[in-house]
Amino acid sequence: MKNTVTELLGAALAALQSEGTLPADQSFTPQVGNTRDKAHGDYACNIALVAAKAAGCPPRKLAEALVERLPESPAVAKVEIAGPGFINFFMTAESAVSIAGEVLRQGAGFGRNNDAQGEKVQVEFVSANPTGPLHVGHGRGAAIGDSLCRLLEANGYDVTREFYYNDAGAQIDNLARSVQARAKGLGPEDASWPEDGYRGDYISDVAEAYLKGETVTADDRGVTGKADPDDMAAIREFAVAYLRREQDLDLKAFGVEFDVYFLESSLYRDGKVEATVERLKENGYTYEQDGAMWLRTTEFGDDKDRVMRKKDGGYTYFLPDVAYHLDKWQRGFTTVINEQGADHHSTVTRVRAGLQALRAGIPQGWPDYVLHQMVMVTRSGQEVKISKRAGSYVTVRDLIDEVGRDATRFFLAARRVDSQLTFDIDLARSQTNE
RNA sequence: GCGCCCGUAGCUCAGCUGGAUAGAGCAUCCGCCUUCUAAGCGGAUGGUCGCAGGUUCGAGUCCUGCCGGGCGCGCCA
Repeated sequence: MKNTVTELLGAALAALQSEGTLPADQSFTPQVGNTRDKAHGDYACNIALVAAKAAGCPPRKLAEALVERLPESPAVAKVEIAGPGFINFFMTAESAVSIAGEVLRQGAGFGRNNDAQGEKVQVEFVSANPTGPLHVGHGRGAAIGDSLCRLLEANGYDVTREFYYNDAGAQIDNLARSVQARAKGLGPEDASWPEDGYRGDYISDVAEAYLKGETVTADDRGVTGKADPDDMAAIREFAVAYLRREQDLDLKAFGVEFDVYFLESSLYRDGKVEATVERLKENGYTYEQDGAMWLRTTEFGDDKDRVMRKKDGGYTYFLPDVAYHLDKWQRGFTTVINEQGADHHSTVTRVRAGLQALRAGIPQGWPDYVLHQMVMVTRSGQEVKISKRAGSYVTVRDLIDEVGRDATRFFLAARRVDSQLTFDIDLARSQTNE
């Protein structure tokens, strides 16, 4: 019905433009809003106030001219001009009734449309490192990201859900060292425990499975533990596969499935990291200093230049990130939305700067980001850090087990992404009982 | 210190991208039942929109400066 009103106004505006009352070189898009007070009709439009300056006449006068030129419609019962120049629309009862029939006819399909006509969109979300179980923050990302995808699909977009696994950086070495330490019978309290090692109990589970020679299947391939606590490469491969499997199971239990699991390691394997470095060098945005290679991200709005290759020859996380996003672009996604926690907000400027430095024809603000603020969990009014396995944080699995999948998804997606969110377990439980 | 996000009713939060008298749920108060979910229904109370300026016909919404809270400022991701 709102669209009907918008169309009618559009026709009236076009008429005024052709008459010369309104300048033809400007475009006027009427905004039709719901009224709060039914005395103001069903819908109201403020276009006369907005366009009054361009028309060079008082808002009320412009409103009158517009109303005179509104085409007849069976849906509209009455049109009034009110206040400073609002145009109020009173709809006929028949038009409301016809909507009800439409809702019944279309059922769950009501509101779905093909406006986007199958335009490709990629949404990357969760993208947790395979170094531990998914926690509440990832849960919020999963709930928001999947909801966003469903909305896009309902509007006719061809959506690709993608998960990026950082399975190649320094954190993974840290994970492998932690599992190795557990495999050798060490604990976090031992003197030789790796510095910054992962302390959670799940590390012991991984080590145990590795020593037993278990086979874990993640994505499409299986990895069998070699049971040799000195083979770091084998431990590393096994640990990553193990945690990826755990995360996949958690996501399935949460009702979220991805179309593409993209591995950071594949960027190295396929030479895309090297190719990105070469291109940045050719374009003249790199320099050597203190034994490291830097990228002039300050050329693109960053507050300082960033190291892209460390003294030890390894790349910082952001370089493969740039290579990854170039790959997304080359896959033909002109719209990409990255859903992440707000604690990663500093990467936004950096990644965009790196992409600009490639000179690959990528638009400046690409890709889009949706950043959600942090999540806290409370029970009985107290902040809680329950966790059966991880020791220090609340996992997605904990929440699903305790309050149920749908309630968890609802609570994690119910708040605006810009606001911090408090997940009240008591509240979630009480509503679940209904 | 710098950057990003938040601050709306006692509590948890909406506020349609600048519109008319700022809304909802819960809590509180009043009134309904008197055998099935009172775990229900109806109504009422409740606001200097963090503070102070500014922009304009009009500001919870935009700009500036403070105050308070969160996050980030690694050759970690």
